Amino acid sequence: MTPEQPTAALPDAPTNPVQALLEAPLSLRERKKLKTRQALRREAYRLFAEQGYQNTTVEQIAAAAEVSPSTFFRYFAAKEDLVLTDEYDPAMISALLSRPADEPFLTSCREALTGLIRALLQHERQELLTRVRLVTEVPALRAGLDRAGNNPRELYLSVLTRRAGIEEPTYEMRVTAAAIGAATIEAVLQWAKTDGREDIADLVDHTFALLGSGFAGV
Amino acid sequence: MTPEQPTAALPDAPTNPVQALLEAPLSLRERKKLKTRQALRREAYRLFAEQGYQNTTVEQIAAAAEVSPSTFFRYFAAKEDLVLTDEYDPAMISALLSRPADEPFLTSCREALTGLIRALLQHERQELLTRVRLVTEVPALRAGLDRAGNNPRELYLSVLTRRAGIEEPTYEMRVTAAAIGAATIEAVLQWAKTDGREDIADLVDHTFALLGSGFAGV
DNA sequence: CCATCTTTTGATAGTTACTCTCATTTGAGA
DNA sequence: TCTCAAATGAGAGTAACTATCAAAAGATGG
Repeated sequence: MTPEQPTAALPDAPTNPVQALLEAPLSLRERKKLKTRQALRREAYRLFAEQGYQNTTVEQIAAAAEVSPSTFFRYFAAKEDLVLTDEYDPAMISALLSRPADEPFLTSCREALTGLIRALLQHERQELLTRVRLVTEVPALRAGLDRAGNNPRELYLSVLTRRAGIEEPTYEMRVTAAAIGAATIEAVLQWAKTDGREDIADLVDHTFALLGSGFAGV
Repeated sequence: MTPEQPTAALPDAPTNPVQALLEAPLSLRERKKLKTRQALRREAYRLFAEQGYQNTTVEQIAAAAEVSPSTFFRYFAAKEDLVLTDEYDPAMISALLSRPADEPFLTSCREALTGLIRALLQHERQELLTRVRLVTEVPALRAGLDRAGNNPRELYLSVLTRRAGIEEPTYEMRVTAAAIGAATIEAVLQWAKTDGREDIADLVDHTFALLGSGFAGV
């Protein structure tokens, strides 16, 4: 059994997933699972910082977190997932869906994105920076971004589809989701590139303005 | 030593890479290398068709092509590369660079892309279709698209940079290349999805019009 | 507190993509 | 034909996964 994302299981999760984790009343079993998951991630990041991502084996991570390698793979389907998965998708989806349905999707994305990131930065700025930096530096992680669930493309696409009240997304939706998703990734990577000094809202505004203009001037 | 792409080594490759392969005067050694490469790919695709991509091992492919597994990896750095690498990049780059430098990049891409694909379809339609279908169906391949060299993003970015006569691409260029690159992939995937029935020029036109309009109506 | 049921865990063995090294073969060029 | 460089094959090794199964530990009803 793959342990499910904690927030996804909650009936009405607050918009801030961090709070969700803290507030939720958990059974002993679930608290242990959470601790294991956190320990795995914490030790992994420590080892990554010390010796690099590639030079750190899953075996080492499991040992540091004092679980067996088997258990590691029960928590993270792949080593990549230590860095690539997060629990923010539900928040982003609800932020997007709460925008008016007739608003240009680009605008919805801009607003939802800046709002969500602002909230995250308050609590997890450093961790976020570390993660994104890892993604920029390790080719394997960059590649993993395109895997199911890790790419904003799919998130955007699901919202577009649901917002239109249809089953299968149209081709225009796929193109839109892919392009805005790719731009979103660039914005986040750029933010990490400047060590988070660049204001994320400005960055997103600038990026999406470029998209909205049809790449005017390029 | 990794064997380099045949066309890349030629001083002035014709626009059609297929012809390039046929016309080039090759030494016995290079002809053998070419034959080995072709045999590996041919046997690989045959096995993929029979038993699927995941169920086919590198060992099987090497055996079918009558080379050792060691040799396989001298020709293809990864199993993915059997499907993901091609020799069209130089042609695409030169097509892009031959467009006027002050033309909107989106237009340059549209023209270069339709031209290149049209040429390819004449000779390698079936193979192209098979390849793209594989990419759509195998998650691992889809992910590999984001790896160095396989994504149009990097190609676009290099052209943008060179065209501007600068060393490091600007952020706007990165966003543009990423977004147009993602849309390009969607277009190609869509083409394969309709089994190549949809006219590729129409598809590209339509796609890039959407991008140029700033996703009007979505 | 106990007995039972279910979930989580660890141990083990296996697969496969990929790397490294070194000896052998084979084409190139004089 | 001789010599050199490039290409190959063989073998050993690494590490990310996968599958299976028995043991441990939390949940639950009495």
